[in-house]
Formats: sequence, structure tokens, C-alpha cells
Amino acid sequence: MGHTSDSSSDIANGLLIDISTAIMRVSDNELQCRVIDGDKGARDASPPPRLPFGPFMPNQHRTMEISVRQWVREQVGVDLGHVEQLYTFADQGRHIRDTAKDQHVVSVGYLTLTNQVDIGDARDKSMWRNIYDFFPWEDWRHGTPVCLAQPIIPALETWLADNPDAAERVRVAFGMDELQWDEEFVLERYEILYEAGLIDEAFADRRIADPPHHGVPGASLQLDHRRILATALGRLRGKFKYRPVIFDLMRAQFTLTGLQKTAEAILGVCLHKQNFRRMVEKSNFLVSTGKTEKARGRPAELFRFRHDQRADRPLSGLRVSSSRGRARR
Amino acid sequence: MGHTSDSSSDIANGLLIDISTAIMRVSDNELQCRVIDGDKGARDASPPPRLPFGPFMPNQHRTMEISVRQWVREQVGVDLGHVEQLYTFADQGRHIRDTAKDQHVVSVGYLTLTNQVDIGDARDKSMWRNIYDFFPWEDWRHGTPVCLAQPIIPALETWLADNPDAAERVRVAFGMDELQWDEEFVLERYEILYEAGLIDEAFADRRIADPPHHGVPGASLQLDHRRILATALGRLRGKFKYRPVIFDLMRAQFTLTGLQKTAEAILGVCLHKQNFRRMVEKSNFLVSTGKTEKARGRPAELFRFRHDQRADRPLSGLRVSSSRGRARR
DNA sequence: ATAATTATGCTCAAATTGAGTATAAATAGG
DNA sequence: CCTATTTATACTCAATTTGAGCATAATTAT
Repeated sequence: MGHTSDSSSDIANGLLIDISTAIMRVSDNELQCRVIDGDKGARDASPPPRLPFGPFMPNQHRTMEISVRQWVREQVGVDLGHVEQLYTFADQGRHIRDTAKDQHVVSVGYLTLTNQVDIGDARDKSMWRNIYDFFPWEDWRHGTPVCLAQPIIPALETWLADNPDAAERVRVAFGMDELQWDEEFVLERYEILYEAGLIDEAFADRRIADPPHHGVPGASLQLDHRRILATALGRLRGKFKYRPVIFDLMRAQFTLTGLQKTAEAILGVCLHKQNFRRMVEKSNFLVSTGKTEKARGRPAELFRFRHDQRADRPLSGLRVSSSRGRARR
Repeated sequence: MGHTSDSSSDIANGLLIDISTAIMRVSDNELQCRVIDGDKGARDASPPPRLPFGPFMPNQHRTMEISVRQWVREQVGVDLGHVEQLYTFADQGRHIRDTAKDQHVVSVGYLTLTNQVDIGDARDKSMWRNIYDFFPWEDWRHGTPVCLAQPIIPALETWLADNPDAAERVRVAFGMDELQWDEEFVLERYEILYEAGLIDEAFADRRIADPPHHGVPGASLQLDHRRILATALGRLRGKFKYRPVIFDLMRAQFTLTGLQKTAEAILGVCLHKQNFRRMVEKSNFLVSTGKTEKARGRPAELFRFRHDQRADRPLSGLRVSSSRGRARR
């Protein structure tokens, strides 16, 4: 599908708009994103996967959000909870494809959440990828990510030698010196790595001449989809703290530990267990179902989200106290 | 394949994209927005003003942000500080104008800030309007806005009688019952008032049959520009709390009281003076210039923004403690 | 039965917040 | 010049929130 092929089209200056959607779920305590495999017919190594995207048809739906919901349900087979527009990307050089030159493509990025999880489906594995496959440096749940110390930080320092103006941006984004790592700066970090030529897409976009051989880990996506995904993760991390979006990633019933694991997957950080429950309980978002979930140790109480909005902190999200570094037992 | 089916017309026709910009400044301790007068040639009462907007020319600039900056400088004569994309609006019914029907217009809204203030310019008065002219119910600096008690809340209650499903949304947005007024819900409130037919644009868009005679105050704007402005104000209020965007509204040097008045204009709330300075000082965003500003009472120290990012709370914005209701002396 | 494991309850000091009182340094008006 | 007024700035203090940990409870695995 798509609007690429023979647009021997009649319009002089109209623009094509497509909608690219980061569909997120949590499965097995990992934040995952739906991807579509690169064309399989190719003789070469197959191209990287991409996000689901399709053309925007303004006359079919009253709002873009409705359009996204319906399109994702029909084309991807996922029912969405939270749907949020991220950004409209129209940058040149970021979006090279085989459209006629005057048919510039603008893409509107969406962040969407689902709580649907198809367990045990074999195809599942290739359709859903852990988010930190694409951004290994963003996962601090097991301590400082190894790829930061080697090769990212040294490579950035080398790059900074030729680009001293970027020093302050880099310091802030990567929490160097006394500064703190801010988990929301996902996009800023991605863009710096891109500019520094440490991201494969920079080569694909001809931003850098030589293919990168820096060894920075992280799977790439087609076009600017990894950038959209970085925007999505940053936005989710931010939004999580002041709106109760996390519940759109949870099943109907869940334990407090399950909720915490989801929060940790989103933030890429470990949280202090007792303080997490204290916070959640005070927020008044949850109702006990009376039931318990049996597993290894003591059974955990099952909760559900309080849908009537009588929360004490209305819509305020979960203000979470992180416990940096390795989780304690 | 929902909308690919009969999509030949959609595909064949490119879309027009325009950029609408909410340009904000602070003058005389009021948050103001740049507007363009409605056509003066009209015989009838002239139409409402609008936001500055222009076509998006993808091939002229590398990024949309650069495009916005240059366009605003050339067409509006304003140099911008912070520039932030708000939202891409493509809703039908919200955007009636005389384009051919299949040339659907998508508009990308931007929030932009400037610290330029032309003092004493006569034309200034018609070009810049106080933001609360458009949203009188959002200004709590002098206590609860009078228009809420009469006519807004009663009119909403009447409307709710026919639309009980909206009750929870309305309660949350307007802080009814025990709930708190959240100053960030600007867009939510505007949309509710629009749906309830309490906003003139709802009539212009033919969402309601009869011209409104409810007496809800607030100037309107053309097209969906007041909605864009509501999005802009809500975003500014939110962003203010976690990123230091306020400094893009300040001149090079300012007093702490001046900074506080700007914060109050943004939030539409009065703040506790001593706690505000405590917070600002601890944030480490400011540097003293050594100079003072003489006015009525004791001269105030003049500060400037610390541009080297050595702030202790890097980029965290001003977490402000509001003192609801009337300011105390 | 006992160890291991997970959930939950509770404590306590440090830090932050909300709401003041107190004092300082100027102007305005007699 | 003196005094009231005005504005800025400094400091206090109790209440609340946060960060970190210890203690106990209810299970399963051996």
C-alpha cells in the first residue's frame, strides 16, 4: 500500500500526509513496540523493520484520532487505549524515499497504547520488539547501560572535539559531570547520536559519508521511524508522571508489583517497592478486587483501575521515586 | 483496508498545509497574543481577528521550525525565542473556509514566545490582545472569575441535563465538587464550552443551530484559532513547570517580582512571593547583575538568566507554589 | 519443618512546602 | 527632616512529602 508508486499525479503542490504510529504494549514486563518487517522479497539482506504507517484520508473520518484508531484496528489488528499525537515531521533529509520531488511527504507521528497481548502466538515474536532493542542506552534497570561507557561516551567526546558548540547540549542530554541523567531526554539523546554519526540512519540519510563502524548497539528502523519512536518514548515517560496513562497498558486486573514492573519498563529505571505502593495507594487510583494472584511467594492482591474519576489526585499520574541503579532484594 | 477502498480521489489530491502560530509575549504584566484584524473592507461588522498563519512551503526550509521562525520574522516582524509545535489539526467541521472541498486543509499549530515589546506604539494595541480576553474563565489572579458562577456553571448544568455522559469530564475540567481546578486543562474546558454551544465558534461552525445568547464573555477568533490558542495556553502552563521557557518571555534583565508577575500571568494564579523567590533562588537559574531597579519602594535587584546550563536543576522549570485566590499584601 | 520468596506494613530522618512574621531600603508628602 | 507608605528581602516554623530501610506475613520449594 502507500502512495509511493506512480504518482504521475495531477497536483502541482499538494502534499502527501501519512500517519506513522508507535503502538506500545507491555508484555512480560517489557515495553514493546509493534513493528512491520522489511520487505522479504529482497535479494539483499532485508531492510530494517518499520512502524505501521498509512496514508491520511481526511475525508473519511471526522478527526485524525478516529482515523488512527480505525486504521490500526483494521490494518494491524490492535484495539487501542490511549492515542496521542506526537509531532508532525516534515524535515528534509530525514525522509528520503522514492516519491517525486515535489510530492513532499509530511508524516504525523502518533503514540498509542494497548493492553492487548497475544500470548503464545508464534508470529508475536517478530511483530513486537522490546523498545530497548532500539535504544539500549535508555535502559538503566540493570545499572548504567554498558554501551554508554563503551562506545557511546568516548565516541561523543571525539565528536565534540570537532563540534565544541554542542558540548553543553551533550552534557545536559547525557547527564555528564555533576548533571543528572533525565530519562525524558530520549529524543535529545537520539538526535545527538544521529548528528554525531553514531546512528545507522544518519548514513542512510547521507548525513555522514562513511558507514558507521562505531559499534553503538541498537536496532534501526526505516526512514525516520526510530526518531518517531524516540519521541514516543520520551513523551510516554513524561506523560506517565502527570497523567494516568499507565493503566492503558495494564490488563483489567493486576498486582502492585505488576504495575511497578510496567512503570519501570516505561522509565527504564528501578523503583523503590515500598514507596511505590505508598504512592499508588495514596493516589487513590486503585480499587481492590478482593482476589489474589498466586505465584511464588506470598500471594499478591489484585487491583483494578478506578474508572470513576473520584481519585484524590485527579488525573495526576504517578509521581514516582526512583531508586537509581541496581534493584535491591 | 478501510480507507484505501474508494480513495482514488483522496490520493490524487494533495493536501494544503498551513501553519498557524500563537505568538505570545508579556507586556505590562499581561500575557498577550499577536492577532491580525479581520478584513476591514467588509460592509458588515468586521469578522473576528485571527492568528497569523501562512502556507507551509516544504521545499524552502530544512525544518518546519526554521520555516516558522523565518515566516514570523518576515511577515509579522517578530523575532522568536522558544518555538514549539503544538498539534496538527485536521478535524472536519472545525475548519470551514472557501477552499474546494477536496482540497482539505490541515493546519499545524505552533506556540512561540518572544521577549520583544514595542512600547508606546499606537498600533500595538490592536495587534496584541491579552490572552484572557479570549478565555476570561482562565484568569484566577483576582479570585474566582465572575463569569464562572454566572453564566458558565449554570449553563453547563443545564447542558448536562441533556448530556449526562459528559458529567465526569465536566467535573474534572472545571474542578467541581471536591475536585481542584487544574490550570492546565485549558483545552478541555474550551472544548466542553464549545460542545455545550457556549462559544460563538460553535455557531459559526454550525455545530449549534441558534446563535448563542448565553452571555459567556470572551472574544472569538476566526476558524479554529481560538482552539489553537487554548492548546497553546494549556501547553505553556504545563511546560512552564518543567522547562525554563519563561525566560524567553523576559527581557535580558528583570527583577524577581517581574519574573513572578510573568509566572502569574501564564498560570492565571497568584503566587506566594517569599516562596517564589526561595524556589527561584534554589533553582540556580539566575545570576545577579549587581544592578538594581528603582521604582516605588525599596529598589529590586536585577537578575539575568544563567545561560550556561550550570543550573542545579537542569532545565527543570519552575515548580511553583500557588496561593489560590486573592493576593495578600 | 525449614529455607526461600514475595507481599505488605511500619518507622524515621531529611528535604520540601505552605504560610506566615520581621526587617530593610527606598519614595512621597507634610 | 520626619513619618507614613511601599516594595524587597530575610528568616522561621509546622506540616507534609520523600528516600531509605527494617520488620512481619503468607505463600511455595525441598
